Amino acid sequence: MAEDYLKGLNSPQREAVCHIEGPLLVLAGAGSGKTKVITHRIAHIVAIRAARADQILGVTFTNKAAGEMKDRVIKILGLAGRHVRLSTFHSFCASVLRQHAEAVGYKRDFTIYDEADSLALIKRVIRELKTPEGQPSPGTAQNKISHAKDKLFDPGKFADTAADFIEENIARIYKEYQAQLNRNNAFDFDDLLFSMVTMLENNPQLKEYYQNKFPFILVDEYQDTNFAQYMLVKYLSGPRKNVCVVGDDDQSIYGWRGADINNILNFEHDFPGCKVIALEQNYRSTATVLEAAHKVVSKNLKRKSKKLFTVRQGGENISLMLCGDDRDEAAAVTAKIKFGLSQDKTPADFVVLYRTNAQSRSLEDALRDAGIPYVIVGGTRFYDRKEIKDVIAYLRLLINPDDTDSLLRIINIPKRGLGDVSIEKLLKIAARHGISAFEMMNKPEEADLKGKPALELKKLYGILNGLSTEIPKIRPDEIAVRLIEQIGYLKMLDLENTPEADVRADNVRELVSGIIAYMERIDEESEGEEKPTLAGFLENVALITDIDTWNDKEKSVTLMTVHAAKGLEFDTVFVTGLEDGLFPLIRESTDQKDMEEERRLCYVAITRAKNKLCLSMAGFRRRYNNSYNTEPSQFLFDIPENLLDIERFNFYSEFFYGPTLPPPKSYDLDFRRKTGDRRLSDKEPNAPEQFGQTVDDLLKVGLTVSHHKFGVGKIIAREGKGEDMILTIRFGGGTKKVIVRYAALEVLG
DNA sequence: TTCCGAAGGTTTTTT
DNA sequence: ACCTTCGGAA
Repeated sequence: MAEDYLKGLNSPQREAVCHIEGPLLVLAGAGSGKTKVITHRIAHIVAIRAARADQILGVTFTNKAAGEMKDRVIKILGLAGRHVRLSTFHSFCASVLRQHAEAVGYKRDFTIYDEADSLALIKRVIRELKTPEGQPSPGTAQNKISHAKDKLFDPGKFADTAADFIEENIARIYKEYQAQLNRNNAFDFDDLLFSMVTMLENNPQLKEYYQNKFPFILVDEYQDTNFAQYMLVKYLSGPRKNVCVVGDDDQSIYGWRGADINNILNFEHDFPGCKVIALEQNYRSTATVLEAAHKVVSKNLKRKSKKLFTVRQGGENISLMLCGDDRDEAAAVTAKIKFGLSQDKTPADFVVLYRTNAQSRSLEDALRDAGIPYVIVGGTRFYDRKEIKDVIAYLRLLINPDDTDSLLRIINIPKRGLGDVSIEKLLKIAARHGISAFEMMNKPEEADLKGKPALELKKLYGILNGLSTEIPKIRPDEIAVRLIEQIGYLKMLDLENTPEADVRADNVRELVSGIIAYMERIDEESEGEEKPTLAGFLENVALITDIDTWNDKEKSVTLMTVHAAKGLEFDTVFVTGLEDGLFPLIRESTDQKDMEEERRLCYVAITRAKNKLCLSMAGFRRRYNNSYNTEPSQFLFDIPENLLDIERFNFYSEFFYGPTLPPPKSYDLDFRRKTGDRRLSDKEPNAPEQFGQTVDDLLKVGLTVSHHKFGVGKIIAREGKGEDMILTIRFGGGTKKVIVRYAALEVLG
């Protein structure tokens, strides 16, 4: 019975599971049973009594992955599996820091700022420091500071390495930002790792404590770790080095967030004597899909050479859908899904992937019009909505009154007649007295505030102070309900009397349901051992993402970015927007290293498919305000032609492709950078002939064409030209006049 | 001093 | 198309 879990493993998998002592690197290709190895290895360690369940730490990047692993471990080990510590890097650090907050100069009830919170603070710091106009932009500063923290550079060290004037300014911003975060008793995402690592560094006994607490460590998606995470793994694994890292260098797609692919490439060097096991049998995809994926990724120079294999020979050909514009593309995807649904597939079998969130719009419209149920993962999170952030800011203040930036967010929402001038006074005097802005609110006279502003400040202080004393006595959801009532948030929305405000009000009510759902989940998971708290809810909100709450039992088509899809699999996968400049996404700063990452991203996208892969591109794409003619993605040319079925779709636009893929162009990154060419194409818009033929050339009288509604017919007359051309077509059911612009015509010959 | 409407810059991917 | 910022009115 104890060895049951070893059955159903192939031999490298079993070898990995049974390796107990010493460092282990598992190079797990896409769909090779990576999660299985991790979960079974945990079970094995416990089963042979090498360690207790609570002595094993498994870290992942998403809560979803952590949760799934936990479920699977529990399935093998039974309830003992509950004590395995499986969490994300960030939430693991957050929970350790809560216990030792004072060791890093924080209080236990610290707030975790998300990216938007952090950006707001950086903007304020820039305003206060009066750095020269637009030097640097808040976004650049945030990015640089984040990367500095990834590399464990504190403000001092960053200042030392500042190469130019702008970086010197960023160093000043970084220093002040950090001081303000500390004063707010708040961490940003990067701080969670940074502070954790520096804490272990500065407290050898604490480091030893955690080394002994977790003699076995497993790291998932190791290719996505940054330097701080690498150091954390190193410290935690200690002299024992019972560390098992699992990853795939071909799936390293978070370089832009500081992930260092060298962590996995150099693991053998960093942990001498480590065992290396490669999992190369793929259990997910057809040979066709794997072949295409391999052809795309193997062009990269910086990778460990390997090739996945499968026993599933052949497989359905890959559809390459050449579409006129983005609407056509969305319609083509929808049509394919419709067809699949009419066969034996269900909505949950499909995923539509794209490089950028902005692309979801047209896809969404088409699916909605077709009445196909869909869910969008990512984009604007529920908790990113303005009204939700407002209420969250209030709740944070109840827990952590030092959080001045949350206070600033809501101090005049709803309108209390507190403008910039009053707020400025409050902040200034509070700083002079060395107390928080929140405390200062209770004595506005000392801040030279009188009349309505003074009254309002006192009133708000009273509400928040009153509620915070109730926190230990009242359920978290009830606190939120009372808060919303007392500040009059719903009343404010009601007065707006617009449909948007109604939606916002619903969202606020939904937030309360969210708190209740959280409470139920904690009760369930800990079986009543852990008490759900408001503070716990807020931490959860900060660290949860959309993908964490997505589940595949959903009876809907899923729309998401390629990044979000990592680790998932679907029967049918659409990879959309395969156009030069969009996927691969090319910007001014794009270099060879980034191109390799784009290639890996494409590899990740393709390998999500179990049975059917559909690739698509549009010849004409609307982006931001502009529209562009596009070139096909270079990745398309890496896929052997015999694996592709090329189809053309023109439901709306005037673009027509020839029967084959338009020929590749030269992709000279250096040239683009030198010339500052950031356009998706070097052609003028509205030049459809670049794609073979113009409408006028193509749609000659006598041609046989296919219409999505009327079927196959013959052109018997035409009037006008271009996209406005009106064709008279004799179909089986009779003669119709159609406008080219609106008709879904495919030329059959 | 605050509030409201118009202009302007802005988006790659995310824990 | 969206949110922040700026300028003028109450």
